[in-house]
Amino acid sequence: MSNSPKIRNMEEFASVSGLSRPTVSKYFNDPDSVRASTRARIEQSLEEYDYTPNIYAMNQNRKLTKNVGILVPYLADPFFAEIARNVEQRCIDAGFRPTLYSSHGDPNLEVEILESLRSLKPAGVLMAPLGRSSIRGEIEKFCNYVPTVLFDSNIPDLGFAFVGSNNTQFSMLMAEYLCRTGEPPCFFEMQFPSNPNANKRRQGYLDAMERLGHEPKVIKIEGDGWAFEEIGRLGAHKVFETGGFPSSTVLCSNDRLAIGVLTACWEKGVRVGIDSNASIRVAGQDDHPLARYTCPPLTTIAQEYEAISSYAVEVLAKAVEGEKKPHESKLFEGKLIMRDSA
Amino acid sequence: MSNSPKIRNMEEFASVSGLSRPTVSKYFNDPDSVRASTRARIEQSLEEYDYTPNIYAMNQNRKLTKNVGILVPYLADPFFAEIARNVEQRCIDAGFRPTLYSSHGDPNLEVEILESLRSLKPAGVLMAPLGRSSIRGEIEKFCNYVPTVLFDSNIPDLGFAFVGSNNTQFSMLMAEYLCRTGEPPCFFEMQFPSNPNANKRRQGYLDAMERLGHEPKVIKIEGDGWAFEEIGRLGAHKVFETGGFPSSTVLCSNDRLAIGVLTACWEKGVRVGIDSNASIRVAGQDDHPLARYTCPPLTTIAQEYEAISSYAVEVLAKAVEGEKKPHESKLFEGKLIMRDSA
DNA sequence: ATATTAATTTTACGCGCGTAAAAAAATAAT
DNA sequence: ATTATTTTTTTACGCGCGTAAAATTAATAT
Repeated sequence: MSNSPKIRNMEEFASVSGLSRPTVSKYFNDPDSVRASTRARIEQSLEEYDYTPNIYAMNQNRKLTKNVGILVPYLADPFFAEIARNVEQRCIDAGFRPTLYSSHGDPNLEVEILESLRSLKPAGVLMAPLGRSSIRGEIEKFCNYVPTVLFDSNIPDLGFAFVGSNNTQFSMLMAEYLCRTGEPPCFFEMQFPSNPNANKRRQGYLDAMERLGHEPKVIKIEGDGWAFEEIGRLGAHKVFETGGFPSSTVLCSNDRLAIGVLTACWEKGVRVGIDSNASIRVAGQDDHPLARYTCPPLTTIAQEYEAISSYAVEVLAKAVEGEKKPHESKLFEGKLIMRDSA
Repeated sequence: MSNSPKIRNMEEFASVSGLSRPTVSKYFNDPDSVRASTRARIEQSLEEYDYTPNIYAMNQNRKLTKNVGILVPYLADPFFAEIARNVEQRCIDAGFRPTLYSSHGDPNLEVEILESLRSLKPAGVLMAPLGRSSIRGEIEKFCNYVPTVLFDSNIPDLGFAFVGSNNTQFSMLMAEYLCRTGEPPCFFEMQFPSNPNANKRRQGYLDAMERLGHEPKVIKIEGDGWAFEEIGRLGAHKVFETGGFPSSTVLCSNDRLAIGVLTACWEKGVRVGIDSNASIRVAGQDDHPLARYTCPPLTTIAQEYEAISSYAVEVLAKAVEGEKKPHESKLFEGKLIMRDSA
């Protein structure tokens, strides 16, 4: 960082530090692998001279790089952006070098990214798969080469482990709350949800309703892709046109659908909320970053962002170190966030 | 892609293709640099055998890599996620290898990312700086080493070029529309906006008001950071507590602030919109992906996402090729999106 | 002080490719 | 057919580092 002559390579840097290159090399691979006094000397030189090892030369012969790929299905969804940020930070803290990718909702792109990822020789990959549309065979092939931890959305038995939310519990928790505080909810979801979590959520709803002795009512709406708000909005309009919701309480499969439902309600002049002059209650699931700011603010189930990302990275680190163990599925419970929409 | 024996390196691949390694190397650097018949032969082999050049070995000795860094200030903001997606795709189309980074609103992280980016020897960088809090000196230093195109938010005279929106025009357009259709607006913004575009927008408002002969009223609210919705919400509440808005029309500096204002209005029981029983109109700027789904849907100014990203990448390609020209500032006009909030 | 152990240096090789220069071959122009 | 031109091959070197083995030195234990 100074005005000293520029260091060209590790040889030179080792020389000005009064050490040999292999020792310096060892330091850069793992600072703790050299004697404390040596380490101090290197780090002092590092302050004095401006040198960074050439990462291309480093990774060329390394058995294992420190690269980690983070792949999410749709980065323009603030939920994934937020969890990606979390995961990214923890990777850095764990000494990895994360790179962020998004499949943009396209299964082919998902596979393409994995392929280009392979050429980066990553130590591991954290992947939230697209879900239903994911090309399982290709992902499986990838998992055979690179330690991969799935998160958010599970593909059964794939990868080293899965870390996500207990989506069944999400819906059960919310359904119970809604039953306790008003009319039992109907369940609002996409007919062919792109994400397998949706199935768990439906099941949680069905279980809760049965246990509480209410008749479950599931509304399945059309729509494809990741424009959930629009799908929810159009779906709700269709429901309004065909007799309305079967209950004055609507539990949506996720927050983004719920946001669309709120918009439809507004457009239809239907008041949403828990106060006296509202005629319908709407709840979501995920605690989307903007759920707090809808009108009315959306009652929802909060994911344990931090616990999930921290555990996912923890497990990945183990996978990278070559630990062998049976496929693990770790699920975190959600928390009820009560707001004014339900 | 077949069951042929695995190719270990370019030497082997050249051999099975019946060519010499330097020729194959040339192909990978630029497929058009070899004879058409040779190219066909290589591409046929590529289908037959499974070979990808080792990118670390490639980039080690290359004067210029094909890597491009894309840096945005805050990826959890869907606006930036969306524009990043656009830019990313166009980089790929242009033959680059983009990598996405987010400063997460932290000026120090912004600089750190640039530093770690340098070790990737990128051909170029597309950067939307944090704005006011950006550490100009460090960014300037970076721009001296790597061809950098700024977008969205300008830092005067920095980098090869700037590509963004004509923010003055944004506010002028909206102010004119609002004046034409109802009470002249007041302007709602953060006291110390993190983004210099905010200043342009204020100026556009002031200009428009002056030209139309109305007295401008600017409301500056407290708040720091990137949680614009919350800042807008709290700011609006404060306004309500201290006598209310000076006009029944509120032009917000951006959509996320506007979303917060809408929430505050809801919480206060103030009806927003253009219909008869609404008492206040609220408008934003940016056409945030969720602006369509607020209640009421937000009237706003749409950025030319695609034009901006396509032009930015175009200019970057020129910069990479070493074209020299004076610092250019290209601004795109916004389009008025009329919805129900104003 | 001696033996033991751990850390470091020396020496040496290889990774997979870029790239430059000269020679050879293929193509195009005359 | 001859010449000029372009493309390809040959040959050869180097990039910056990882890494392995043996020799040396330093730290720790006895």
